[in-house]
Amino acid sequence: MITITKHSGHEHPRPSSAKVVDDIVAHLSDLGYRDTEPRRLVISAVAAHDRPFTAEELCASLPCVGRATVYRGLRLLVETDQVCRVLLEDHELRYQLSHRGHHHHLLCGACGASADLEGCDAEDILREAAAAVGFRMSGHSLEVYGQCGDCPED
Amino acid sequence: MITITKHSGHEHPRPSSAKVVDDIVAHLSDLGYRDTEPRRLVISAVAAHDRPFTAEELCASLPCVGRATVYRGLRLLVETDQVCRVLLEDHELRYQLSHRGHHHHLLCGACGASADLEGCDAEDILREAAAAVGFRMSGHSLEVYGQCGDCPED
DNA sequence: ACTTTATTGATATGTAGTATCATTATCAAT
DNA sequence: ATTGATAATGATACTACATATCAATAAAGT
Repeated sequence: MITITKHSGHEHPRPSSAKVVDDIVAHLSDLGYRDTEPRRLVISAVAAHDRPFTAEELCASLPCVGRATVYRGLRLLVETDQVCRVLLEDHELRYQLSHRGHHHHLLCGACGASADLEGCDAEDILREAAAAVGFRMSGHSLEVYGQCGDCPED
Repeated sequence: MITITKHSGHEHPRPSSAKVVDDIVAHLSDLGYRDTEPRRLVISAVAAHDRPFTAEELCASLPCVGRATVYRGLRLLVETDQVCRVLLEDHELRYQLSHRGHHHHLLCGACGASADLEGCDAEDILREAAAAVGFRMSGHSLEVYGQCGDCPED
């Protein structure tokens, strides 16, 4: 079964941003990373975005935090799986707060919203097909492009 | 049915590079693009690579052609579907002579070889799942990572 | 409070690709 | 074959995006 979860828009209340920030800071703390003000600001700004954003947009939303720090914070969040990368059809790289586990994105080219596609059947199908020619699959990347239901057709 | 075609390595004889170049030049000519020496050199260099290459590698292999011309030629080939983009696991962007039609890549992280995965069932499965939430899918991107059969395990 | 060291931020540097523009080459029309 | 409109080239400047450097600062355990 393939289930789809919407994360953008405000149909469903999202957990308070403060809670999200605290959770991530706690997780980073467990990994030995310090709890700093600039880092909290970065995480807070990441959580404030409700759809995929670029690194530059993140910098712009954090005029009080140094560019290098924003980039470092973002990278740390990606490395610790708190934020996932989203590759648009035109190859623009964007980021989004990760909603845990293996999943893919349904990306709307009209409004920029993203919905998660969980429970990926493709994994097994692909692994089998690959194994048939002796290819040992370790992972895959998949992005789905189109238009979401909220955007007018054409 | 999912079929897999190997394109790298030399198990199967490839069409002569000259033929490939002529075919592509002819195709570009049909589209109104001129037949020039630098452009032929670029196409020839592209055809000479038997596995995904970077734009910089292509430049390096063409010391007699200007950087801008190499990049322009590569872009033209991508736009006309003669060359496809290959996205590595670490997000490095590479290119490869396209073997026509919709397909995906099995990318070996050890030797860098690429095999094509044709006949993509995922397309239909994904379109259905997307349509179920009102998402009108227009396309998707998929790359498969792992190790090919020619590379020693671990 | 002290000490270690991760973190910060201003800046320099690097990297990948594009824009500019004067010159050259292509190709269709004569 | 010559011509002429214009596509293409290439040297260079430039842009965008991201990382490296490093002295100053701040976090967290003792």
